[in-house]
Amino acid sequence: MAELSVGEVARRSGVAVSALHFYESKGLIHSQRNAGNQRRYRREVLRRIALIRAAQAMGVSLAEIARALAVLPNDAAPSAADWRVMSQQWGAQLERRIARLQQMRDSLTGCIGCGCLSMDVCPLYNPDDQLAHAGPGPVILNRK
Amino acid sequence: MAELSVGEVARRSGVAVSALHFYESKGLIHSQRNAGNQRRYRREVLRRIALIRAAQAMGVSLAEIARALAVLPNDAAPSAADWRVMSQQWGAQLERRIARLQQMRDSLTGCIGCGCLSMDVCPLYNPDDQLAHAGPGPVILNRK
DNA sequence: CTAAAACCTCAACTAAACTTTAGGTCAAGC
DNA sequence: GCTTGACCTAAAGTTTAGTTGAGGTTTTAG
Repeated sequence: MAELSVGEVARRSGVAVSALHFYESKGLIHSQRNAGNQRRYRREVLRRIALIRAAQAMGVSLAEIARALAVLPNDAAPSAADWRVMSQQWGAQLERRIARLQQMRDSLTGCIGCGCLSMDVCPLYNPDDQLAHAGPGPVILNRK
Repeated sequence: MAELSVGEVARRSGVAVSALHFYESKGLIHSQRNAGNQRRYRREVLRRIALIRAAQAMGVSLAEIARALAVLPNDAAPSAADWRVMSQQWGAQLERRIARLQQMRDSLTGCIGCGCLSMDVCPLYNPDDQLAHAGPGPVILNRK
């Protein structure tokens, strides 16, 4: 069969049928309908779904993914150039997230080392109370 | 003043009053009441809040934080030993999260390098469709 | 031809972590 | 003494990423 039913796409992509409906409602994927009003997907949709899941796993929200995919023709698999743009942008985000967590981990290990006997100076343990006035300083906490 | 009002705690901790109410409702922090039924906090609550935000920033859910804090006396600042236990546990979680993201980043950079001209073999780009049957294989996608 | 499996839509529900609103009380400044 | 700002509670709303359920249609297998 040239076109895939929703159940088939679900099976092959590992994404629930309800999630596929949901993605469609958000404009992330598209489908045609057959005579009986059932969804029929082009094979390319699997790539698109793969990309969606990959981006999600990197921490990109569906809204952002939708924005990025909006420029592509319906369900066309992104070209190498498209993908390069997306992956570079999202990769940079990824890097920042990783860096933030690593910073966090470093402070944390320092904290385990110090045994937190000196809670007044521990960077992980001291948010704004003593440090708010101290300029940049320990930057770890209370940041969205 | 020996005790802090909710507004004061909000100002010093950078956490909204509504969030403090919310944390209290979840048992994460505690307060006494004054004659007029207003919350009065001990200074230690600031430490507790700092810890909550630190843990959250590490990706720990409030429910988990609540579980960890439940063993401590109300609003006592955690002892060094308590903190050691928590930070070790959460640190391990952090490590795993970082590792997962790094793996992701590595696949992604590989993908940028390859220009995704060969989408059939790209590990980031290929989820279950061609690879589901292939045992462990590229493990990157579709994992909670 | 019929029964089961798959599909359809729409609305409501879930979870986390809060915020907002409404209606009312309390405290502080002038 | 009164107004304004801070505070109270309880309920409802918000966002993200879906899932679940009800009621009905279509497709497929025997």
